Amino acid sequence: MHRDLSRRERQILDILYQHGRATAADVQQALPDPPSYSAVRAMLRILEDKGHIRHEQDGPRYIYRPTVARDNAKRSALRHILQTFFDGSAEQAISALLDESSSKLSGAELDRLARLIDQARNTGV
Amino acid sequence: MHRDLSRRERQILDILYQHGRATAADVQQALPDPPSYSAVRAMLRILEDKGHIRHEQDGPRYIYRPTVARDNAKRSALRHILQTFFDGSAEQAISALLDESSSKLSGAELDRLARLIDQARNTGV
DNA sequence: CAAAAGGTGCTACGAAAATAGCAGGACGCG
DNA sequence: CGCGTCCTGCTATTTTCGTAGCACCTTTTG
Repeated sequence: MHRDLSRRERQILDILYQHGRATAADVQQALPDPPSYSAVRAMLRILEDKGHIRHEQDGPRYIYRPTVARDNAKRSALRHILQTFFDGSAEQAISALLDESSSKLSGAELDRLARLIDQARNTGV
Repeated sequence: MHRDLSRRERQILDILYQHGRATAADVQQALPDPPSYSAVRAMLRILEDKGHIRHEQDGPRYIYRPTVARDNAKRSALRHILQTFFDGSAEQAISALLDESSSKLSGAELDRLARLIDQARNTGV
């Protein structure tokens, strides 16, 4: 899916997932080392040809968004990162996330997570 | 970092992270839709030029490995996926991971995670 | 020790990616 | 209405990717 995209295509698609939807100008601005406006539009067209994104008209301009729902995309992204960096272990990944950003997590968030884990434990039993 | 690699380069680097270290032949075998052996070696050389991997001699052949430690790479991969798919929220990401693979997590793993969250809570207080 | 096997370095080349530039249509405004 | 602005569509060009092939070196093996 995501796997066989060229460098720029991947970058653009990521931006669209991050923003939800965006115009060519938005995308250009968000791109690292931004190419010409023309180049951006050209690649948006290609991505659309390949079926990864679609556009809707908004007055004079196009607004692009991914065709595959963010939810599905996030799932396969997680799967891939799990394979690549965590030996397929969700525990390792979660642990790394906690480690990385425990300071940024609020008490309420931690409470919710604790409850989720409890649920998983009880389901498993 | 990872951002401006071509499709194949990224695939190869991912394989090296997954395997730890590998010969050209290993990489070729692990690649989806494998190109010629020559092509693989050429790209390994390029990746080395760019500084992403390095090799050591093992008898007649080269063994390649990433230059950036897996730990750092995994950190930035997580950061990127957080930005792209989870609005920067670690809670969302962890929750998705639990959801995705709660069935695969053993009781012991869940216990360890619960403890980590407890730790985070107490530190925060 | 000679030959085969398997490895690397290099060069060259087609295909695809990435970019720029121009022509044309819609819209806003003096 | 006429001009400037902002958008799109398309085409042309440059750059990079991905690939193959050969020449040479090194280890294994008969």
